[in-house]
Amino acid sequence: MQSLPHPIPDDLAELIARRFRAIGEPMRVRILDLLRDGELSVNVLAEQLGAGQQNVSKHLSVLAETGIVARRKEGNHVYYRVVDEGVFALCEQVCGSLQSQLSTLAALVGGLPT
Amino acid sequence: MQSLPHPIPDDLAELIARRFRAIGEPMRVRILDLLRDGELSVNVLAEQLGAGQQNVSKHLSVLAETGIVARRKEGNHVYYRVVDEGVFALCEQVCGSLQSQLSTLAALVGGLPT
DNA sequence: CTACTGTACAACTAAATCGTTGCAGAGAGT
DNA sequence: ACTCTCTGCAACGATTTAGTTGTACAGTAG
Repeated sequence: MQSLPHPIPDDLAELIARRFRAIGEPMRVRILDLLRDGELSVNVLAEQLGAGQQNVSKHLSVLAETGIVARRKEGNHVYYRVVDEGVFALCEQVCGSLQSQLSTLAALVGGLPT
Repeated sequence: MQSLPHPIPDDLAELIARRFRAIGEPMRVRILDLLRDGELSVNVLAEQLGAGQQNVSKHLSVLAETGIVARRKEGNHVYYRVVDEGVFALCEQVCGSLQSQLSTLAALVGGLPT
C-alpha cells in the first residue's frame, strides 16, 4: 500500500523534509491559499498579501523550485499556479490535526474538577 | 467539506506553517519513521540514528511541543510515541508527489528527440 | 527612442535554527 | 551514601533563512 521503505534512507528523508520546509512558512501558506482559486500574477499576490513584490517573488521561487507551483509568462505579467494539488490535501490534513488538538484541550478545560 | 476559511487568517497560516516546519527536518523525519513501529526510548533512537543524545532529545522536544509525539517516563528511560497519526499520511502524500514528479521527469528524458 | 510597468536577481542585515558541549537532576544498583 | 546511566536544559558557534534595498532586464505605451 504505502511504498515507504522502512529504515528511510537519508536521501529520502532529506527530500521529504525539504518539501515540508517549503510549505513551512506563513507567507507561503497564504500564497498557496490565494492560488487555490486559480493562477494569479505576482503583483496581485503582493497586493493581496500586503507584502513587497521582491519578497513575494522570492517565496514563489522557493515554491517553484520545489515543484509546487509553475510560472506562465504573458506579456508584462507572470502568472503562478499550483501544479501539485496535493498541497491542499496536506493543509487540510494539518488543519484536521489542529482541530482535534484543540477539541482535546477544550474537553480538558470543560472537564476540569472543581 | 473542507473547513478552511478562504482568505486564511494570518494566525491560522502561522499555525499551519509551524506544523510543517516541525516535520521539515531530515532528522525529525527519520525519528518519526523509527517511531512508526511503536514507542522507543531516547537512547535507542540516538543509537539508530547515529546522532548525539542531546541532539535527538532536542528534536523530540520540538515534535512534542507541536503535539506530534508524547513522552512516557518509565524508570530510567523516557519513551516517545507518535500521537498524531496524521503525520504518516502527510509523509505518504508527499512521497506520492515526489514520485509523480520523478516519473514526469523520467518521461521527459525518455521522450527526448534525437 | 524614451518612459513606464512588472518581474527577477544580488547583496546586505537581522533573526531563527541546527548541532555540540557542559552540566544538573532523576532513578537504579551496589 | 556512592556511583552509574539516562535524560533534559542552557549556552555557544556555525549555518540557514526571511525581508529589505538596489538594480537589471523584458514588454508596453506614447
